[in-house]
Amino acid sequence: MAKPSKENSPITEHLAYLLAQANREINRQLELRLSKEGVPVEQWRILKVLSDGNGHSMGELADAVLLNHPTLTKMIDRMVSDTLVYRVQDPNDRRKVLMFISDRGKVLSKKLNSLAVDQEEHILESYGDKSTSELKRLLESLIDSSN
Amino acid sequence: MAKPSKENSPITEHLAYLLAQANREINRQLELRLSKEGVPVEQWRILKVLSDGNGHSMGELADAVLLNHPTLTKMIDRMVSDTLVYRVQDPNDRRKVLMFISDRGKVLSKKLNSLAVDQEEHILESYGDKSTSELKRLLESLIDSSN
DNA sequence: TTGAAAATATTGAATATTCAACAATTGAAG
DNA sequence: CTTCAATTGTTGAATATTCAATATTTTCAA
Repeated sequence: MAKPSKENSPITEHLAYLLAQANREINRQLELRLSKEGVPVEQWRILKVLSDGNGHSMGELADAVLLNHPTLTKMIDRMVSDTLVYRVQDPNDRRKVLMFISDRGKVLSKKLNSLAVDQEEHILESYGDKSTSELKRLLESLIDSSN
Repeated sequence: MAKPSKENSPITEHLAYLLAQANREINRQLELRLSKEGVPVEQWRILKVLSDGNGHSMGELADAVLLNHPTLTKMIDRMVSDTLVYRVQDPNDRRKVLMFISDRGKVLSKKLNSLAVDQEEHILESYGDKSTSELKRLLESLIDSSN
């Protein structure tokens, strides 16, 4: 009897593929909601991180919002033009730039958050409370174990 | 006592964010392995799907490998240049193009699969057998419930 | 049977991302 | 101190992706 070889297993059984597929779908749904305000998902993330009111350096932000540095720089350029955020040179380390959220940014951030919460609630309904929290727990632990 | 509002919850608690983060990390690891053969993750997916030896239309492929049509067309153009795959007009529906894997593609696909299996095994080690299969189960069910 | 609508794939222009090089500042070793 | 390496952020060119428009074929209703 031939033992089932992982090499022949369909792509749909690979964790990497399942993650990509789930991420694509959930992201698509979130995108759809945020498009009501004409804002890409990454900008929601940026505003959300900055809405603690503190200054965050570009490097810190890039890590937090899952973008690499040049991409973030250019996205921030756009957001500065839209007066959603602003740059301040870090007085303690003048290599760094500290990003802050503006008042306009705060207003937008609130709207985006409620759209995002809408989605989470929609997931909770169709997918279930228990599965959702279990999935979150497992994802956190996967991320931890990868560092 | 103020009830904790989801709007103020950190971004790291959102399912959409956790999925994006996990996907990014796992994908990065896979990319690293596949780069040994100089092949992007999407091409591995394409070769894997085509390695059943059947012809697959572009639309079918695009769905399976999570790319939209124009992006797939251009990636396939490159793979045709590299003689990894080839196009055949579908005789039953001449709007369609059927993609097939070449012999060279099959050889490469084997190498890529073992690199991908390496990664899965590495995940199993650091993350655990049980967590992995449970996570896969939950992801599949999330994907199902989103359609 | 004909003609309009739908399905399929590709193209080219517009947009976005990435890579490598750069500039500025800080840290740290001698 | 001084100098050299490391850190931080940005830029420009190269690459990749996306959107809208197109061409071709099929479907289906009249």
